[in-house]
Amino acid sequence: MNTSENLIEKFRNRNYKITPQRLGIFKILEDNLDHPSAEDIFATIKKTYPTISFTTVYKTLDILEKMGEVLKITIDDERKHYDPNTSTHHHIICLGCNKISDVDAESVNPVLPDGILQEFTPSRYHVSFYGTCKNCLSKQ
Amino acid sequence: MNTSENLIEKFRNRNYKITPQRLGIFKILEDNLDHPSAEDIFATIKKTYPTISFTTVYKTLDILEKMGEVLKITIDDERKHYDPNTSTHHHIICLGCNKISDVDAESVNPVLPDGILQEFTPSRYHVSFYGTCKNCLSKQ
DNA sequence: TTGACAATTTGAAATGATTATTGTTTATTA
DNA sequence: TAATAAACAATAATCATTTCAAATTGTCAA
Repeated sequence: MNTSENLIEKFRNRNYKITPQRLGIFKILEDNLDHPSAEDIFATIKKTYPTISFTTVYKTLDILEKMGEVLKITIDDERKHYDPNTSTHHHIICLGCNKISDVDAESVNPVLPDGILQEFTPSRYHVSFYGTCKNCLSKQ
Repeated sequence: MNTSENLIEKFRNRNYKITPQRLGIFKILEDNLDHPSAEDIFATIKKTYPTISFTTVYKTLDILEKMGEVLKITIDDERKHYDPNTSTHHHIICLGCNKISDVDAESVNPVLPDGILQEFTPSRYHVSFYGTCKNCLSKQ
C-alpha cells in the first residue's frame, strides 16, 4: 500500500512526470480499501479537476498496474476494479450490489497438483468469493 | 458435465425449444475441457450452421448459465470463457497465450475469516492461478 | 399432416468499457 | 525563462456483449 509520496518517488525514478492529475489519482488510491473502478476514480477526481479526461485516468492506472503498484481485479463481470494493496490477499463480492471486500491471504492455502506444475510455471493466484452482503440480504 | 441428451431433457422440462442451433451448441460443450469463449463457440458452430448469429450463441449460453449448466469464467481480462464442468474446481491461465486449464478443487481449502462472515453470506468461490505455460516459457 | 402461435433466430444497431489518435498544453531542466 | 519531451483533453475508434424488431421455425393440438 503506497503513499502518494512513494508513488511520486517511483514515478521520478522512471522519468514519468508528476502532474497534478496524476497526483490527484495517487491521493485517491492512498489507503483506499473500496476497490474503485476506473469510473469511480474518474468521478472522484473530476471534483478537483473538472476538465480531466477518462483517458488520463486509464493511462495512469495502466502505468501503475504495469509498475506493479496497483492490482487490476477481474472479479466483477461488468468492469475492472483497482486495488492499491498489492500484497497477496483475496476478495469477496456481493452478487446483489457488487460491493467488494478484502479477504486475508492466510485463510487460503492452495497447492497445485503435479500435473499442472508440469505444464505451468505459476506466478500468483487470487481467490474470488461470491456471496450476498448483509445489506442486500435484508432487502430480499 | 452434461451430455447433450441431458441438456435437451432439461430444456424440455423448462419448455425451452430444442433448435438445431441449440443442439449444436450443446454438442460443442459436451465434454469440452477447453474453456471456449463465446467467439470460439461461434466459430466452431459456424462450420455446421453458417448462418447462425452471435446473438443466438450468447442467448443460449446465457440460458445455460442461468440454469446453472455452464460456468461463466472471468479469469481472462479480455473476454469471458464458458465451462460445462459446473462442479467446484479452479483454473490456471497462461499469461502468455491465455490458455486455461483446470485445477482440481482438492488443492484448495479456503476459510473465510469471522469478520467477513459477519458481513457476507458466501455461496461459492473460485481460485484463479496465473502463470506461464510450458510452450510460452520455451519461447521466451 | 397441417396450421397456429409463441418462442427463437437473425442481422443490424446500440451499448459500455477501454484504447488510439491528434493537436495543444505543461512539467522539467538547463 | 526558453526548449523540449511528455502528458493533456477531446474525439473517434474498437471490441465484447446486448438489445431490438422483423422473419422464421419448433411444437402441439386438431
